Amino acid sequence: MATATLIDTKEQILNVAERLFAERGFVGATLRNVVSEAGVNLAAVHYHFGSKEELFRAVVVRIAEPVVEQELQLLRQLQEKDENPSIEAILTALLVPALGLIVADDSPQMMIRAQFMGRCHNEPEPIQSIGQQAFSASNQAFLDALQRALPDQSRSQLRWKLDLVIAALIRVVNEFGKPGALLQSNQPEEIQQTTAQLVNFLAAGMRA
Amino acid sequence: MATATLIDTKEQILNVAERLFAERGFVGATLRNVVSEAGVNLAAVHYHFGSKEELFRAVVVRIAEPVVEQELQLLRQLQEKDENPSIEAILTALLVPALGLIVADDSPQMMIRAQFMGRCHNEPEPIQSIGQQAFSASNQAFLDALQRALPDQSRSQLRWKLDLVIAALIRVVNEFGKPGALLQSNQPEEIQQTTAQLVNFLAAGMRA
DNA sequence: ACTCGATTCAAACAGTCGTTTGATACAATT
DNA sequence: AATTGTATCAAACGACTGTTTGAATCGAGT
Repeated sequence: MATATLIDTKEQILNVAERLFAERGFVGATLRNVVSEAGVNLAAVHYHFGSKEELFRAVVVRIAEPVVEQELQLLRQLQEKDENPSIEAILTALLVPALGLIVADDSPQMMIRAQFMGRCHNEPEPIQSIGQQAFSASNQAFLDALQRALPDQSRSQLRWKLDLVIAALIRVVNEFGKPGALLQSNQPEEIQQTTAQLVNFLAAGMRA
Repeated sequence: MATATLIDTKEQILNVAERLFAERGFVGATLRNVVSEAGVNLAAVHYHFGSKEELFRAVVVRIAEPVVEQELQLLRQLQEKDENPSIEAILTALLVPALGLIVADDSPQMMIRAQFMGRCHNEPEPIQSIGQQAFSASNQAFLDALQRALPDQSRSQLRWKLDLVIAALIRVVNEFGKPGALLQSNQPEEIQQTTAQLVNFLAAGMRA
């Protein structure tokens, strides 16, 4: 077959599946769409991943791993520098890695990853659980950090507030590029400005 | 057929479709699921509605109409009583009709309607547009009201803030009943308390 | 009784779905 | 050169999709 598999089949499937799941959801994206755009055979999906659901799971962990790692690293750096970091600093550490996906690379692949995360949040079960458990470590750490910064608020209160923070983040990412949206372009300075506005909005709510 | 069509076929289809679209999304809910649970014939859907997409549209307008009407009415009452209503009052008028769907009736049908609205918000195009345009009148009126209450903020800034308010509302409604969620039961007093907390959180963000 | 429009019905249409199969090609090992 | 395990391929599996058809049934008006 000479120079046929120029790039790895498995990775190519992941790349296309990521985008189609992001655009059309789990049921809306078909395996035939994936393999067609990926230029691979239909059976390759089951050979490399076993099933459609396990392909989805593989996409989730590939996206979540570096984001969660970066979130936790930023939070750790924050807590080393300052015993009691501000709410704004904590929220910034939470939002920057996800919003950074959009600007990290000039390829549109990064924006797609962010949109994919957003879709996970609203898929019916059991798809939603797959996405949530990939970010559970991050959620726990940031909940602890917010608890230390806001000791007067109850745990359950902080939990739903953090949930709304993430919901807002996902909404911003999902509306990226649409007219009237908060985030219009992937220029680094606009992303930084948007992050600041969003943190400002959410920090006020956290304190309220 | 004696007492066959005890209740109207068209309405029965709408009731079941509303729930299944809410649970599984547009592509996830099949017409055969709908007619099976509704106890009607498959062809009845196309006879009464024409197509699956037009059935979806019919569900949207049936839900949106009374909610938008109530939202606008509350806003009008507010502005008659006070020339410059507070942000908390405006947000309450926006949230109460949607959250009220949950408690309005003891039947679970009302909660389903709220979840359906949430799904619309995250469906791929062109489904999402169908839902959004049903609420466009309400969005416009509340954007104007917020502009008068916060004249120092730009129109575009208020627009994405209002979008985040609605995203938060939808998140709360969609997570209804799940462990750890903000809204656990449909007791009237808990709904009122939740509304107050949510308004508090969001009003702080609007001012920031 | 008869007709007529509205409604319901079982059955089938042409596609698409996720998944499986068995043959085929390939590189590395024996 | 023969063997082995990995990977790709076209083709088919049964089940399900939205939609259409034409006959059967209904209640109301003549």
